[in-house]
Amino acid sequence: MLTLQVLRDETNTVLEGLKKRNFKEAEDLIQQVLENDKLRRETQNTLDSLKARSNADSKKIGELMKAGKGDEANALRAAITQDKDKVKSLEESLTGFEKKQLDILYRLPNVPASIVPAGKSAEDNITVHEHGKVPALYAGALPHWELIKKYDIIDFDLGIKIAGAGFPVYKGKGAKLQRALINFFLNEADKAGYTEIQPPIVVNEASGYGTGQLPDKEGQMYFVNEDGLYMIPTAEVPITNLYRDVIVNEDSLPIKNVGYTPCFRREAGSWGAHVRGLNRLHQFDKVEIVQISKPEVSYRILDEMSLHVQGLLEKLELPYRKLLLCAGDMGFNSAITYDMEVFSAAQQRWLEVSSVSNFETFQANRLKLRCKNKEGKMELLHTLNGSALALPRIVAAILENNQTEKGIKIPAVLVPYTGFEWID
RNA sequence: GGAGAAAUGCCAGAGUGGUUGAAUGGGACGGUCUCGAAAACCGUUUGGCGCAAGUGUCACCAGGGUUCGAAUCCCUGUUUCUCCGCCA
Repeated sequence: MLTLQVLRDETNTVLEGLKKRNFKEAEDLIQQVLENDKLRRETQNTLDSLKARSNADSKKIGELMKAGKGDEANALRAAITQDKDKVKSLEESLTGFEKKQLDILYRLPNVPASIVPAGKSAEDNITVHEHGKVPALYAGALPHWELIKKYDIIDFDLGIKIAGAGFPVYKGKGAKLQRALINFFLNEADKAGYTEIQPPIVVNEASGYGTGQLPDKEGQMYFVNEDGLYMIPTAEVPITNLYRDVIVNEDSLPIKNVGYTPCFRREAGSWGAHVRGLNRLHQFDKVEIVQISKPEVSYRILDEMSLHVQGLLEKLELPYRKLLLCAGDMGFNSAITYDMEVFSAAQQRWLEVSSVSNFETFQANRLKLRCKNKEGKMELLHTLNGSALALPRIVAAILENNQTEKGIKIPAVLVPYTGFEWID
Protein backbone atom coordinates (compact mmCIF):
# COMPACT_ATOMS: atom_id res chain seq x y z
CA MET A 1 0.00 0.00 0.00
CA LEU A 2 1.26 3.42 -0.93
CA THR A 3 1.96 5.82 1.90
CA LEU A 4 -0.21 8.89 2.30
CA GLN A 5 2.96 10.89 2.50
CA VAL A 6 3.98 9.87 -1.02
CA LEU A 7 0.48 10.49 -2.32
CA ARG A 8 0.54 13.98 -0.85
CA ASP A 9 4.10 14.97 -1.67
CA GLU A 10 4.57 13.27 -5.03
CA THR A 11 1.06 13.20 -6.39
CA ASN A 12 2.14 13.63 -9.99
CA THR A 13 4.81 10.96 -9.92
CA VAL A 14 2.31 8.51 -8.49
CA LEU A 15 -0.27 9.44 -11.08
CA GLU A 16 2.16 9.02 -13.97
CA GLY A 17 3.32 5.71 -12.55
CA LEU A 18 -0.17 4.31 -12.23
CA LYS A 19 -1.03 5.46 -15.72
CA LYS A 20 2.01 3.56 -16.97
CA ARG A 21 0.33 0.51 -15.49
CA ASN A 22 -2.77 1.36 -17.41
CA PHE A 23 -4.63 1.73 -14.12
CA LYS A 24 -7.69 3.67 -15.16
CA GLU A 25 -9.09 4.74 -11.80
CA ALA A 26 -5.82 6.36 -10.73
CA GLU A 27 -6.80 9.98 -11.10
CA ASP A 28 -10.17 9.56 -9.48
CA LEU A 29 -8.94 7.51 -6.53
CA ILE A 30 -6.02 9.77 -5.79
CA GLN A 31 -8.22 12.81 -5.78
CA GLN A 32 -10.64 11.07 -3.46
CA VAL A 33 -7.95 9.98 -1.05
CA LEU A 34 -6.44 13.46 -0.88
CA GLU A 35 -9.79 15.12 -0.23
CA ASN A 36 -10.64 12.51 2.35
CA ASP A 37 -7.26 13.05 3.98
CA LYS A 38 -7.91 16.75 4.31
CA LEU A 39 -11.25 16.14 5.98
CA ARG A 40 -9.74 13.53 8.21
CA ARG A 41 -7.09 15.94 9.46
CA GLU A 42 -9.55 18.72 10.06
CA THR A 43 -11.80 16.40 12.01
CA GLN A 44 -8.95 15.16 14.11
CA ASN A 45 -7.94 18.70 14.89
CA THR A 46 -11.33 19.66 16.28
CA LEU A 47 -11.68 16.36 18.04
CA ASP A 48 -8.28 16.64 19.68
CA SER A 49 -8.89 20.07 21.08
CA LEU A 50 -12.30 19.03 22.36
CA LYS A 51 -10.73 16.06 24.06
CA ALA A 52 -7.97 18.23 25.48
CA ARG A 53 -10.60 20.40 27.12
CA SER A 54 -12.55 17.55 28.64
CA ASN A 55 -9.38 15.82 29.79
CA ALA A 56 -8.39 18.96 31.63
CA ASP A 57 -11.85 19.27 33.14
CA SER A 58 -11.84 15.68 34.27
CA LYS A 59 -8.57 16.24 35.99
CA LYS A 60 -10.00 19.26 37.69
CA ILE A 61 -12.93 17.23 38.96
CA GLY A 62 -10.49 14.85 40.50
CA GLU A 63 -8.73 17.68 42.28
CA LEU A 64 -12.00 19.18 43.49
CA MET A 65 -13.13 15.83 44.85
CA LYS A 66 -9.88 15.46 46.73
CA ALA A 67 -10.29 18.92 48.15
CA GLY A 68 -13.78 17.97 49.27
CA LYS A 69 -15.53 20.49 47.05
CA GLY A 70 -18.23 18.13 45.86
CA ASP A 71 -20.63 20.83 44.66
CA GLU A 72 -18.16 22.45 42.31
CA ALA A 73 -17.20 19.05 40.99
CA ASN A 74 -20.79 18.20 40.22
CA ALA A 75 -21.29 21.45 38.36
CA LEU A 76 -18.28 20.77 36.19
CA ARG A 77 -19.40 17.23 35.65
CA ALA A 78 -22.66 18.43 34.20
CA ALA A 79 -20.81 20.76 31.85
CA ILE A 80 -18.59 18.01 30.49
CA THR A 81 -21.50 15.75 29.75
CA GLN A 82 -22.58 18.15 27.06
CA ASP A 83 -19.32 17.66 25.18
CA LYS A 84 -19.74 13.93 25.15
CA ASP A 85 -22.15 13.77 22.28
CA LYS A 86 -19.96 16.03 20.23
CA VAL A 87 -16.92 13.87 20.90
CA LYS A 88 -18.83 10.77 19.99
CA SER A 89 -20.07 12.06 16.67
CA LEU A 90 -16.66 13.45 15.77
CA GLU A 91 -15.11 10.13 16.59
CA GLU A 92 -17.58 8.41 14.35
CA SER A 93 -16.82 10.61 11.41
CA LEU A 94 -13.09 10.29 12.02
CA THR A 95 -13.43 6.52 11.93
CA GLY A 96 -15.36 6.91 8.70
CA PHE A 97 -12.59 8.95 7.11
CA GLU A 98 -9.97 6.48 8.27
CA LYS A 99 -11.92 3.58 6.87
CA LYS A 100 -12.41 5.26 3.54
CA GLN A 101 -8.73 6.13 3.40
CA LEU A 102 -7.77 2.51 3.91
CA ASP A 103 -10.35 1.31 1.39
CA ILE A 104 -8.88 3.51 -1.29
CA LEU A 105 -5.27 2.83 -0.39
CA TYR A 106 -5.92 -0.90 -0.66
CA ARG A 107 -7.11 -0.41 -4.21
CA LEU A 108 -4.07 1.53 -5.44
CA PRO A 109 -1.34 -0.67 -6.96
CA ASN A 110 2.34 0.04 -6.51
CA VAL A 111 4.07 2.69 -8.59
CA PRO A 112 6.36 1.07 -11.17
CA ALA A 113 10.05 1.90 -10.92
CA SER A 114 11.30 4.39 -13.48
CA ILE A 115 13.08 1.78 -15.61
CA VAL A 116 9.92 -0.32 -15.94
CA PRO A 117 8.58 0.05 -19.49
CA ALA A 118 5.00 1.07 -20.13
CA GLY A 119 2.83 -1.62 -21.65
CA LYS A 120 -0.36 -3.54 -21.36
CA SER A 121 0.45 -7.20 -21.52
CA ALA A 122 3.12 -9.86 -21.72
CA GLU A 123 3.81 -8.77 -25.30
CA ASP A 124 5.35 -5.55 -24.04
CA ASN A 125 7.84 -7.25 -21.73
CA ILE A 126 11.48 -6.77 -22.57
CA THR A 127 13.98 -9.59 -22.85
CA VAL A 128 17.06 -8.32 -21.05
CA HIS A 129 19.17 -11.44 -21.05
CA GLU A 130 19.30 -14.83 -22.72
CA HIS A 131 21.42 -17.79 -21.89
CA GLY A 132 21.96 -21.30 -23.19
CA LYS A 133 21.12 -23.18 -26.32
CA VAL A 134 17.83 -24.80 -27.13
CA PRO A 135 18.61 -28.50 -27.39
CA ALA A 136 17.93 -30.41 -30.58
CA LEU A 137 15.72 -33.33 -29.70
CA TYR A 138 15.65 -36.71 -31.40
CA ALA A 139 12.77 -37.62 -33.67
CA GLY A 140 10.61 -39.45 -31.12
CA ALA A 141 10.84 -36.74 -28.42
CA LEU A 142 7.79 -36.41 -26.17
CA PRO A 143 6.22 -33.66 -24.08
CA HIS A 144 6.67 -34.16 -20.35
CA TRP A 145 3.12 -35.36 -19.76
CA GLU A 146 3.91 -38.34 -21.95
CA LEU A 147 7.35 -38.86 -20.44
CA ILE A 148 6.01 -39.10 -16.91
CA LYS A 149 3.71 -41.92 -18.00
CA LYS A 150 6.39 -43.67 -19.98
CA TYR A 151 8.73 -43.77 -17.00
CA ASP A 152 5.96 -43.92 -14.38
CA ILE A 153 7.33 -41.09 -12.24
CA ILE A 154 4.34 -38.76 -11.83
CA ASP A 155 0.73 -39.87 -11.73
CA PHE A 156 -2.06 -37.38 -12.30
CA ASP A 157 -4.86 -39.94 -12.18
CA LEU A 158 -3.90 -41.08 -8.71
CA GLY A 159 -3.90 -37.44 -7.61
CA ILE A 160 -7.39 -37.01 -9.02
CA LYS A 161 -8.49 -40.09 -7.15
CA ILE A 162 -7.33 -38.95 -3.74
CA ALA A 163 -7.63 -35.15 -4.09
CA GLY A 164 -8.56 -33.71 -7.46
CA ALA A 165 -7.19 -32.39 -10.72
CA GLY A 166 -3.99 -30.42 -10.33
CA PHE A 167 -2.69 -32.45 -7.39
CA PRO A 168 -0.14 -34.85 -8.90
CA VAL A 169 1.39 -37.82 -7.15
CA TYR A 170 5.17 -38.12 -7.54
CA LYS A 171 6.50 -41.66 -7.50
CA GLY A 172 9.87 -43.38 -7.34
CA LYS A 173 12.48 -41.43 -9.26
CA GLY A 174 9.93 -38.67 -9.78
CA ALA A 175 9.64 -38.16 -6.04
CA LYS A 176 13.40 -38.38 -5.64
CA LEU A 177 13.95 -35.79 -8.32
CA GLN A 178 11.66 -33.42 -6.43
CA ARG A 179 13.54 -33.98 -3.21
CA ALA A 180 16.87 -33.53 -4.98
CA LEU A 181 15.83 -30.22 -6.49
CA ILE A 182 14.58 -28.89 -3.17
CA ASN A 183 17.81 -29.82 -1.44
CA PHE A 184 19.91 -28.40 -4.24
CA PHE A 185 18.03 -25.08 -4.16
CA LEU A 186 18.21 -24.84 -0.38
CA ASN A 187 21.92 -25.63 -0.32
CA GLU A 188 22.64 -23.01 -2.97
CA ALA A 189 20.68 -20.42 -0.98
CA ASP A 190 22.51 -21.42 2.16
CA LYS A 191 25.83 -20.87 0.37
CA ALA A 192 24.59 -17.44 -0.69
CA GLY A 193 23.99 -16.50 2.95
CA TYR A 194 20.26 -17.08 3.31
CA THR A 195 18.84 -18.38 6.59
CA GLU A 196 16.56 -21.35 6.12
CA ILE A 197 13.04 -20.99 7.48
CA GLN A 198 10.35 -23.62 7.77
CA PRO A 199 7.17 -21.63 8.20
CA PRO A 200 3.59 -22.76 8.67
CA ILE A 201 1.87 -23.34 5.35
CA VAL A 202 -1.34 -21.79 6.58
CA VAL A 203 -1.61 -18.14 7.60
CA ASN A 204 -4.17 -15.95 9.29
CA GLU A 205 -6.03 -13.04 7.81
CA ALA A 206 -3.62 -10.40 9.12
CA SER A 207 -0.78 -12.08 7.23
CA GLY A 208 -2.80 -12.10 4.04
CA TYR A 209 -3.23 -8.36 4.38
CA GLY A 210 0.41 -7.87 5.29
CA THR A 211 1.82 -9.10 1.98
CA GLY A 212 -1.09 -7.92 -0.14
CA GLN A 213 -2.97 -11.12 -1.01
CA LEU A 214 -5.95 -9.67 0.82
CA PRO A 215 -8.35 -7.97 0.51
CA ASP A 216 -8.46 -8.60 -3.22
CA LYS A 217 -7.27 -12.07 -4.00
CA GLU A 218 -9.06 -14.30 -1.53
CA GLY A 219 -10.47 -16.22 -4.46
CA GLN A 220 -6.98 -17.44 -5.31
CA MET A 221 -6.31 -19.02 -1.96
CA TYR A 222 -7.70 -22.13 -0.33
CA PHE A 223 -9.46 -21.12 2.85
CA VAL A 224 -10.02 -23.25 5.93
CA ASN A 225 -13.30 -21.79 7.03
CA GLU A 226 -13.49 -23.51 10.39
CA ASP A 227 -10.27 -21.90 11.62
CA GLY A 228 -10.07 -18.77 9.50
CA LEU A 229 -6.81 -19.86 7.89
CA TYR A 230 -5.53 -19.52 4.34
CA MET A 231 -3.30 -22.10 2.65
CA ILE A 232 -0.28 -20.18 1.45
CA PRO A 233 0.05 -19.48 -2.28
CA THR A 234 3.78 -18.88 -1.78
CA ALA A 235 6.30 -18.92 1.08
CA GLU A 236 6.59 -15.18 0.59
CA VAL A 237 3.49 -14.77 2.73
CA PRO A 238 4.62 -16.43 5.96
CA ILE A 239 8.28 -15.52 5.62
CA THR A 240 7.71 -11.84 4.96
CA ASN A 241 5.04 -11.68 7.66
CA LEU A 242 7.58 -12.84 10.21
CA TYR A 243 8.53 -9.17 10.18
CA ARG A 244 5.06 -7.72 10.51
CA ASP A 245 5.00 -5.03 13.22
CA VAL A 246 8.74 -5.31 13.67
CA ILE A 247 11.27 -2.55 14.12
CA VAL A 248 14.43 -4.08 12.76
CA ASN A 249 17.84 -3.26 14.11
CA GLU A 250 19.72 -1.44 11.38
CA ASP A 251 22.81 -3.60 11.90
CA SER A 252 20.96 -6.80 11.03
CA LEU A 253 20.12 -5.61 7.51
CA PRO A 254 19.81 -6.92 4.93
CA ILE A 255 17.79 -9.84 6.23
CA LYS A 256 18.08 -12.86 3.94
CA ASN A 257 15.70 -15.77 4.40
CA VAL A 258 14.90 -18.79 2.29
CA GLY A 259 12.14 -21.32 2.70
CA TYR A 260 10.89 -24.40 0.99
CA THR A 261 7.12 -24.91 1.14
CA PRO A 262 4.34 -26.44 -0.83
CA CYS A 263 2.22 -23.71 -2.44
CA PHE A 264 -1.52 -23.86 -2.99
CA ARG A 265 -3.39 -21.99 -5.67
CA ARG A 266 -7.01 -22.34 -6.61
CA GLU A 267 -6.30 -20.92 -10.08
CA ALA A 268 -9.99 -20.23 -10.43
CA GLY A 269 -10.81 -19.48 -14.02
CA SER A 270 -7.31 -19.92 -15.37
CA TRP A 271 -7.69 -23.37 -16.85
CA GLY A 272 -7.60 -23.74 -20.58
CA ALA A 273 -4.93 -23.97 -23.19
CA HIS A 274 -1.33 -24.59 -22.15
CA VAL A 275 -2.12 -25.97 -18.75
CA ARG A 276 -1.42 -29.60 -19.46
CA GLY A 277 0.78 -31.68 -17.28
CA LEU A 278 2.97 -29.78 -14.84
CA ASN A 279 2.44 -26.38 -16.42
CA ARG A 280 -0.17 -25.30 -13.89
CA LEU A 281 -1.07 -27.03 -10.62
CA HIS A 282 -3.12 -26.47 -7.49
CA GLN A 283 -0.30 -27.68 -5.31
CA PHE A 284 3.38 -27.37 -6.11
CA ASP A 285 6.71 -27.04 -4.36
CA LYS A 286 8.79 -23.93 -4.37
CA VAL A 287 11.91 -22.57 -2.73
CA GLU A 288 11.55 -18.86 -2.13
CA ILE A 289 14.18 -16.29 -1.26
CA VAL A 290 13.12 -13.19 0.67
CA GLN A 291 15.17 -10.16 1.56
CA ILE A 292 14.50 -7.07 3.64
CA SER A 293 16.78 -4.12 3.11
CA LYS A 294 17.38 -0.43 3.50
CA PRO A 295 15.79 1.51 0.63
CA GLU A 296 19.08 2.75 -0.74
CA VAL A 297 20.43 -0.73 -1.46
CA SER A 298 17.32 -2.60 -2.57
CA TYR A 299 18.04 -2.33 -6.29
CA ARG A 300 21.52 -3.71 -5.84
CA ILE A 301 19.91 -6.56 -3.91
CA LEU A 302 17.34 -7.11 -6.64
CA ASP A 303 20.22 -7.71 -9.06
CA GLU A 304 21.94 -9.99 -6.61
CA MET A 305 18.78 -12.06 -6.26
CA SER A 306 18.26 -12.26 -10.02
CA LEU A 307 21.82 -13.42 -10.49
CA HIS A 308 21.31 -16.07 -7.84
CA VAL A 309 18.29 -17.41 -9.71
CA GLN A 310 20.12 -17.24 -13.04
CA GLY A 311 23.00 -19.15 -11.49
CA LEU A 312 20.64 -21.98 -10.52
CA LEU A 313 19.32 -22.25 -14.06
CA GLU A 314 22.81 -22.23 -15.46
CA LYS A 315 23.94 -24.98 -13.11
CA LEU A 316 20.94 -27.02 -14.19
CA GLU A 317 22.01 -26.35 -17.80
CA LEU A 318 18.60 -25.06 -18.79
CA PRO A 319 18.25 -22.46 -21.53
CA TYR A 320 16.51 -19.41 -20.16
CA ARG A 321 15.69 -15.81 -20.79
CA LYS A 322 15.24 -12.97 -18.34
CA LEU A 323 12.36 -10.57 -18.88
CA LEU A 324 11.79 -7.14 -17.46
CA LEU A 325 8.03 -7.05 -17.05
CA CYS A 326 6.19 -4.06 -18.41
CA ALA A 327 4.07 -2.03 -16.02
CA GLY A 328 0.82 -3.57 -17.18
CA ASP A 329 1.98 -7.15 -16.70
CA MET A 330 3.40 -6.67 -13.22
CA GLY A 331 1.74 -7.81 -10.04
CA PHE A 332 -0.29 -5.35 -7.98
CA ASN A 333 2.31 -5.06 -5.22
CA SER A 334 5.47 -4.90 -7.25
CA ALA A 335 7.57 -1.90 -8.24
CA ILE A 336 9.69 -3.96 -10.59
CA THR A 337 9.69 -7.62 -11.57
CA TYR A 338 12.05 -9.80 -13.54
CA ASP A 339 10.66 -13.08 -14.78
CA MET A 340 12.89 -16.01 -15.60
CA GLU A 341 11.59 -18.31 -18.29
CA VAL A 342 12.99 -21.67 -19.22
CA PHE A 343 12.64 -23.14 -22.67
CA SER A 344 10.88 -26.46 -22.66
CA ALA A 345 12.02 -28.12 -25.82
CA ALA A 346 9.29 -30.63 -26.56
CA GLN A 347 6.50 -28.12 -25.97
CA GLN A 348 8.51 -25.47 -27.78
CA ARG A 349 7.43 -23.00 -25.10
CA TRP A 350 8.97 -20.63 -22.61
CA LEU A 351 7.84 -21.50 -19.08
CA GLU A 352 7.96 -19.01 -16.24
CA VAL A 353 9.93 -20.55 -13.41
CA SER A 354 10.78 -17.52 -11.30
CA SER A 355 9.65 -14.01 -10.55
CA VAL A 356 12.03 -11.70 -8.75
CA SER A 357 10.47 -8.52 -7.42
CA ASN A 358 11.21 -5.43 -5.43
CA PHE A 359 8.16 -4.15 -3.58
CA GLU A 360 9.98 -1.14 -2.21
CA THR A 361 7.89 0.13 0.76
CA PHE A 362 4.58 -1.17 -0.58
CA GLN A 363 4.46 -4.26 1.62
CA ALA A 364 6.48 -2.71 4.44
CA ASN A 365 3.86 -0.01 4.83
CA ARG A 366 1.16 -2.60 5.37
CA LEU A 367 3.41 -4.73 7.52
CA LYS A 368 4.65 -1.77 9.57
CA LEU A 369 8.12 -3.11 8.92
CA ARG A 370 10.57 -0.39 9.83
CA CYS A 371 13.95 0.44 11.21
CA LYS A 372 15.25 3.41 13.10
CA ASN A 373 17.79 5.22 10.97
CA LYS A 374 20.88 7.10 12.07
CA GLU A 375 18.94 10.29 12.68
CA GLY A 376 16.71 8.32 15.03
CA LYS A 377 13.78 8.45 12.66
CA MET A 378 11.50 5.58 11.74
CA GLU A 379 11.87 4.51 8.17
CA LEU A 380 9.98 1.92 6.11
CA LEU A 381 12.19 -0.82 4.74
CA HIS A 382 12.11 -2.45 1.32
CA THR A 383 10.97 -6.04 0.81
CA LEU A 384 12.05 -8.27 -2.07
CA ASN A 385 11.46 -11.83 -3.02
CA GLY A 386 12.04 -14.34 -5.75
CA SER A 387 11.35 -17.95 -6.59
CA ALA A 388 14.55 -19.92 -6.43
CA LEU A 389 12.93 -21.93 -7.85
CA ALA A 390 9.44 -23.27 -8.54
CA LEU A 391 9.70 -26.99 -9.12
CA PRO A 392 7.09 -28.31 -11.56
CA ARG A 393 8.12 -26.39 -14.65
CA ILE A 394 11.77 -27.01 -13.88
CA VAL A 395 10.96 -30.69 -13.77
CA ALA A 396 9.03 -30.39 -17.03
CA ALA A 397 11.96 -28.68 -18.73
CA ILE A 398 14.51 -31.15 -17.41
CA LEU A 399 12.41 -34.07 -18.58
CA GLU A 400 11.78 -32.64 -22.02
CA ASN A 401 15.19 -31.12 -22.73
CA ASN A 402 17.25 -34.01 -21.39
CA GLN A 403 15.35 -36.89 -22.98
CA THR A 404 17.28 -39.29 -25.17
CA GLU A 405 16.49 -42.62 -26.72
CA LYS A 406 17.88 -44.41 -23.66
CA GLY A 407 16.17 -42.29 -21.02
CA ILE A 408 16.27 -38.94 -19.31
CA LYS A 409 19.66 -37.70 -18.25
CA ILE A 410 19.82 -36.00 -14.86
CA PRO A 411 21.82 -32.72 -14.85
CA ALA A 412 25.28 -33.33 -13.40
CA VAL A 413 24.82 -30.99 -10.40
CA LEU A 414 21.78 -32.96 -9.30
CA VAL A 415 23.30 -36.43 -9.45
CA PRO A 416 24.84 -36.18 -5.95
CA TYR A 417 21.33 -35.33 -4.73
CA THR A 418 19.34 -37.92 -6.71
CA GLY A 419 21.78 -40.76 -6.44
CA PHE A 420 21.05 -41.77 -10.04
CA GLU A 421 22.07 -40.44 -13.44
CA TRP A 422 19.21 -41.66 -15.57
CA ILE A 423 15.49 -42.01 -15.45
CA ASP A 424 14.91 -45.03 -17.63
C1' G B 1 -12.14 -31.07 24.48
C1' G B 2 -13.08 -29.85 30.28
C1' A B 3 -11.37 -26.82 34.87
C1' G B 4 -8.52 -22.92 36.82
C1' A B 5 -4.82 -18.77 36.51
C1' A B 6 -2.66 -14.98 33.72
C1' A B 7 -1.51 -11.09 29.69
C1' U B 8 1.82 -3.92 31.61
C1' G B 9 7.60 -0.62 28.22
C1' C B 10 13.91 -4.16 25.33
C1' C B 11 13.52 -7.80 29.80
C1' A B 12 11.87 -8.62 34.87
C1' G B 13 8.17 -6.50 37.72
C1' A B 14 4.81 -2.70 40.67
C1' G B 15 0.28 -0.46 40.07
C1' U B 16 -7.02 -2.57 41.31
C1' G B 17 -11.00 4.24 39.32
C1' G B 18 -8.34 10.70 39.51
C1' U B 19 -0.97 14.84 37.19
C1' U B 20 0.51 6.85 35.53
C1' G B 21 3.16 7.04 29.13
C1' A B 22 3.26 4.38 33.54
C1' A B 23 7.24 3.12 40.19
C1' U B 24 11.51 -0.05 40.93
C1' G B 25 15.38 -3.31 39.17
C1' G B 26 18.08 -5.13 34.96
C1' G B 27 19.80 -4.42 29.98
C1' A B 28 21.26 -1.02 26.11
C1' C B 29 23.29 3.77 24.70
C1' G B 30 25.98 8.50 25.99
C1' G B 31 29.11 11.00 29.68
C1' U B 32 32.52 11.55 34.18
C1' C B 33 36.67 8.78 36.22
C1' U B 34 40.99 5.43 34.00
C1' C B 35 46.99 4.26 30.24
C1' G B 36 42.82 0.98 29.13
C1' A B 37 38.95 -1.79 31.40
C1' A B 38 35.86 -3.04 35.63
C1' A B 39 33.33 -0.67 39.59
C1' A B 40 30.99 3.79 40.98
C1' C B 41 28.32 8.16 39.71
C1' C B 42 25.30 11.34 36.16
C1' G B 43 22.15 11.35 31.92
C1' U B 44 19.21 9.05 27.77
C1' U B 45 16.23 5.01 26.36
C1' U B 46 7.89 3.21 22.96
C1' G B 47 5.31 4.29 18.97
C1' G B 48 0.79 6.11 15.74
C1' C B 49 -1.85 10.51 14.25
C1' G B 50 -2.51 15.98 13.94
C1' C B 51 0.04 21.06 13.94
C1' A B 52 4.72 25.87 11.36
C1' A B 53 7.05 25.11 16.49
C1' G B 54 5.66 23.55 21.45
C1' U B 55 2.31 21.25 22.30
C1' G B 56 -2.34 18.22 21.60
C1' U B 57 -4.35 13.39 21.04
C1' C B 58 -4.35 7.98 20.98
C1' A B 59 -2.18 3.42 22.76
C1' C B 60 -0.82 -1.01 29.42
C1' C B 61 -3.13 -8.51 24.45
C1' A B 62 -7.52 -7.20 20.79
C1' G B 63 -12.55 -5.32 20.21
C1' G B 64 -16.78 -3.37 22.64
C1' G B 65 -19.11 -1.20 27.28
C1' U B 66 -19.67 1.55 32.26
C1' U B 67 -17.82 6.53 34.14
C1' C B 68 -16.87 13.53 34.26
C1' G B 69 -12.37 10.27 34.44
C1' A B 70 -10.08 3.26 33.13
C1' A B 71 -3.74 -0.12 33.03
C1' U B 72 -7.32 -0.47 37.13
C1' C B 73 -14.61 -2.17 36.76
C1' C B 74 -17.99 -5.19 33.06
C1' C B 75 -18.69 -8.18 28.30
C1' U B 76 -16.61 -10.82 24.03
C1' G B 77 -12.41 -12.75 21.55
C1' U B 78 -7.14 -14.25 21.25
C1' U B 79 -2.83 -16.09 23.40
C1' U B 80 0.13 -18.25 27.41
C1' C B 81 0.64 -21.29 31.89
C1' U B 82 -1.16 -25.38 35.34
C1' C B 83 -4.31 -29.77 35.99
C1' C B 84 -7.48 -33.56 33.50
C1' G B 85 -8.82 -36.03 28.85
C1' C B 86 -7.18 -37.30 23.84
C1' C B 87 -3.10 -37.95 20.53
C1' A B 88 1.23 -37.65 16.11
